[in-house]
Amino acid sequence: MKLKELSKLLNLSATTVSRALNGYPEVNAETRARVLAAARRHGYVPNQMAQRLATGRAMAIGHVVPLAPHQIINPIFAEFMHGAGETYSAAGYDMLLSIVPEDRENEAYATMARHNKVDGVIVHGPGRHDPRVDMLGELGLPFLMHGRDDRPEHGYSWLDINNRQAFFEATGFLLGLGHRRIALLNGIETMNFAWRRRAGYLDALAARDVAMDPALMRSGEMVEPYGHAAVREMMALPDPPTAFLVSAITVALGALRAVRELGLEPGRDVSIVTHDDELSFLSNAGPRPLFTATRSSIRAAGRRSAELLLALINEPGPAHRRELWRAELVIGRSTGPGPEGGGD
Amino acid sequence: MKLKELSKLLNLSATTVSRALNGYPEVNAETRARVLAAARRHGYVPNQMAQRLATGRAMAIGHVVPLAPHQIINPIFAEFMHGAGETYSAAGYDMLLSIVPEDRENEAYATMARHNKVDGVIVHGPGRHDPRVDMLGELGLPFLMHGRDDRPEHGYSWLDINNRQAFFEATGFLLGLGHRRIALLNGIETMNFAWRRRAGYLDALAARDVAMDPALMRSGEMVEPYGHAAVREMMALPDPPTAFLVSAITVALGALRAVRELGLEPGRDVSIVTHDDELSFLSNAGPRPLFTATRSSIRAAGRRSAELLLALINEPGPAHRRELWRAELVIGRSTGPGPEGGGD
DNA sequence: GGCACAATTCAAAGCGCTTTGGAGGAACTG
DNA sequence: CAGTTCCTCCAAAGCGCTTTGAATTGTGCC
Repeated sequence: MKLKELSKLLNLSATTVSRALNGYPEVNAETRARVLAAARRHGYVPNQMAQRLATGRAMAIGHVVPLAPHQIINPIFAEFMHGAGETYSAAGYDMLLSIVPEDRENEAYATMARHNKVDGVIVHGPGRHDPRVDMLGELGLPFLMHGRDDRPEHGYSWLDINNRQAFFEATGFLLGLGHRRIALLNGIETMNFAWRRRAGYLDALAARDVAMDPALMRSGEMVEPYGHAAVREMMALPDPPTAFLVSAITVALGALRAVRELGLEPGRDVSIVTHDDELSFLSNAGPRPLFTATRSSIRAAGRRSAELLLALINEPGPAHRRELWRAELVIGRSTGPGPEGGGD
Repeated sequence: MKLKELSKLLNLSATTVSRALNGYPEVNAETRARVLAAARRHGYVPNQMAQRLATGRAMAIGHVVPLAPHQIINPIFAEFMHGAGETYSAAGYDMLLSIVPEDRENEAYATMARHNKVDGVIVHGPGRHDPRVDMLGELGLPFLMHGRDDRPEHGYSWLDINNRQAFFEATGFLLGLGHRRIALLNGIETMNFAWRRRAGYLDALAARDVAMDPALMRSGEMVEPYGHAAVREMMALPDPPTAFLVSAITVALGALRAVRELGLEPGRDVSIVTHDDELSFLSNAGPRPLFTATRSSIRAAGRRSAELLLALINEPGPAHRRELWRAELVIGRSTGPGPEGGGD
């Protein structure tokens, strides 16, 4: 069943049927009702290829996932995609996923742009100074960055959380509890978010004149064994940390495991604060959750990022959309007073 | 730059240019060279939307990922996608990913089919008797199943490994080493692959008249904590197992961690055999790998599955393509003689 | 009654490419 | 040399939809 057949059936022109279906105002209400009813009854579904050719819009959003040979699609990313996917389906957009070797990332964006495969892309995991900003600008491909690079004013759209401030507060919270030896188990610090978190951590230490110790600072891919190994090694130091500030709940679980293995009680002998992306399979909810955490839902971020991008594409308005989310500090059972007394 | 402009530039018809570009034989070699050169020089790239409308082919393959609220996109799936993605890019196909709530899965396939969004789909995680086989048949959407259900002769295409035989052999190997209390840490047994593995395990026990013990059999999502918990609990049984047969290397790592925590030496005090999907970030390679394993690369399976599906779509030939891969039993350091002596 | 104007509807022209059905020669055949 | 055949190339007709520009009808106003 195609538009032409349907219009013949209704004794209407294809124009009118098309307009009725697409909600244009210049169609008599009664006529529209007839058209809609007939379309439903005969199971008419517009051919998307034809629509796309005629309108010039791809009705799809691209995501490029560059993967080094040993790299994995990590669950945090997957959770973001889950959220974005919800928005897309609701808006009738498709999600085009391009999984490519690291060195083909630019090519992937170029292909999407040149072939008009997508109306826009979401850019993941920005670095300190991300070259994709300029590249996508040149390609003329609308994009929204999840996170931002060091030039957030450089004229692009992004959604990010206040990583620096969140880790500043989290560190301050631990200092307030009397901790002085606070370890940082960070994400990979070439990534902007991790770098900002580190900056927040260092700022907080500096604000209280607590010396930073490189032996207590790590950067790595956010997987469970990383947390486990880091804690075991740091606890074996001559002057071990009394608190850990951790970048992801997966890592925190590894840390917790190590703490328990050492016969220590989390929240009493050692404190842990983690960032909590609210991964749906690792709930840290409830009135007194397992972990004290800086919390912000990554799935919600995915949903909202997709919305912002679609708005950017479809709605006239500001050239760039920016949204800074505030991660909330939630007090859980994994923190307690440190050696310096404290208690503010 | 569009086809028409290019053809005007060359003083040729659009027909000829199109044919030259698409490799049709009825074009003079010299003319073709001219066309190709001009296309490159002027940066001509065909509009995919127009191509798709004209040919009726979507040049895209769909993957539907149904997710329960708490479910994750697991790394094994991600690795498969990685492989499939390679094939698609090489063949000029796009990957359309539809992430939907569990109860919307059918709808997602229907939408893809009705709108001609894709030329085919890959079906993941078949159950025992998978309803998608019939549904996709009715939709007329070509598909390839990664795995198979209980009716592999039911007239569809699939790629699978010999799960049952592999676990039969692995169990036999442990029995041969003298183990009698062999635990099974399986995947979710509503899934076909897990059910087959269980069947292989039970067959092997029965073949040697070893009683099966439900207390030693688990089914669960294949994550690291599952292996850890299961081992700790089973080792606390009055008559604990001396060997573990495990469904994934992520789970095996959890198991190994638990074994070590208990002060036991893997391969001496307790044996572990795992299935190894060759996840790129958890290498179990080398002449004497960490784990004794039934090994088959899931990324290669992704690559090949995509190839088979593309062949199914594009090449005339058998109506259904089936490929059964043999997982190889690799002896590593995690297994050793059991209490009954043994040593075959 | 006649004119301006709004409300509906339509025919036709794209969107940019593929493909069908020939056409015009050159080369070959008897 | 006429009749075939092959090699190249082309004009035009789609693919199924949207959108422009215009026609038709109905309504309000003086």
